[in-house]
Amino acid sequence: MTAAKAKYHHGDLRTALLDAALDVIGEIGPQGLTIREVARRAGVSHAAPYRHFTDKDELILAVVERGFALLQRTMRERKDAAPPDAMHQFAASGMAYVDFALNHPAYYRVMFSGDLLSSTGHVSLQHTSSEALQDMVADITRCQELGMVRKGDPVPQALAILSTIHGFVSLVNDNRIQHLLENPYTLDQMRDMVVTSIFEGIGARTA
Amino acid sequence: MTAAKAKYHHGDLRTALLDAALDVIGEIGPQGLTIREVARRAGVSHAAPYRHFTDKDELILAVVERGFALLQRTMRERKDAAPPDAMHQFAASGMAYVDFALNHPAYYRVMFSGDLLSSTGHVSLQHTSSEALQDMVADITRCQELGMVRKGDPVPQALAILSTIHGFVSLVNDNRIQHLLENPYTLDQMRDMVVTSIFEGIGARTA
DNA sequence: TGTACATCAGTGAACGCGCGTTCACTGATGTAC
DNA sequence: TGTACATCAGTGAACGCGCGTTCACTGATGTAC
Repeated sequence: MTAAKAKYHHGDLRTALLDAALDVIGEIGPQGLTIREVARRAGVSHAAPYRHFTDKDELILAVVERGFALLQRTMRERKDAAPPDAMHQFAASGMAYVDFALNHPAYYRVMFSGDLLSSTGHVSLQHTSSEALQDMVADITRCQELGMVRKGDPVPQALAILSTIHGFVSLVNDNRIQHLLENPYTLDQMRDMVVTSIFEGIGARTA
Repeated sequence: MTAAKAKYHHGDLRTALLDAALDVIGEIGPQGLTIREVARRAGVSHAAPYRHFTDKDELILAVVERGFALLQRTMRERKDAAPPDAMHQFAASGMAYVDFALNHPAYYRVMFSGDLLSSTGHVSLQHTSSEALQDMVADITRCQELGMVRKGDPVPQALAILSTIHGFVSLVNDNRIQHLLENPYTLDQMRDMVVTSIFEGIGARTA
């Protein structure tokens, strides 16, 4: 991360710019993420960022990389804190992912919105996402061996989980839940119910 | 829809502009949706759209309204074509929703991206979304009475379904499925598997 | 320790661009007689 | 049916704006002696 670049004029403008970028996304949304606005928030001239990033895309990519690093760290910590059996490990991953998305909506949006970068489909991002899914498939397979998860190809199962989780956090982060109906549930309750439904389904057992 | 405004100079520029707007979103994405680009595609000067829409937001809202009308029509048709029992009616709705999103990704993006309009949260849109969810809750309740769906508050169940469906189509439409892993399934197969998992869950029955 | 110099992070003016929107216009169509 | 006129959809030049990026600069810090 070229950490020790600090203590020149500003201190650590690179980090300050990445923080400012997150602020912008959180407050005005991804379409407001401009070099000039980020520089404004960091209290420097709009040309200053070019000392740390060659162009706008590189700044955004740096934010995304930081986000994936944080996600990875969060998931590892939560897995380490959970009981070591496969089922708890898997559940911990899922919950960690959801909580990351809900606690860091700005990161989540940059990481998964896709509309931010000028060139479509940066290689580094595909690599990271692919890795996460590999882990999930491995976790599912282990749970299958223990009889906790239905037998069968784990790929479509991973896809279903990913769909539900991604859909839920997208709806919440885009504010489409609160306004829709008079909702007596807290966010944590909704999260738990949605995650539970992935495993149990909504169909009656007699069906 | 002020339909008979046609046959002046252009014919029906209003409709042509709405079509062009969809093309733009489909090809360059929502951030490329500009008055000037839309006019360019429709083959008119960039001032011409102002004869039909007071500003950019009104054009976008017109696209969104058209999208919701198409969605509503699609769902009604598919429900009419399905067997009249509650379970088939409900399944038809869900499939119709997914298919609409997959067949009209551009519409789906404008309707649910949210970042397009300058002012956040237009009233008309909240109304339409809320209505759709009301329908879903009513369908679930009917299925519960028939013993096809697990007992309990239908609202979190609707939320789980909506999350899964929205997540799946978002992942597909943002091209996050194809690149992730070597995928032997067709889109229809994935759709069926994901929708099935909503009802059956991925947990083993012994759990 | 003190001084001269090199380095380079941050500045501010400037560029070209595409945008949304306005406005006086022009020219095809609809209508009154 | 033919002509004069009103209407108004579409034009093209113009505006002000914020953007990304460049470039010669300036001034604080690190280093060599």
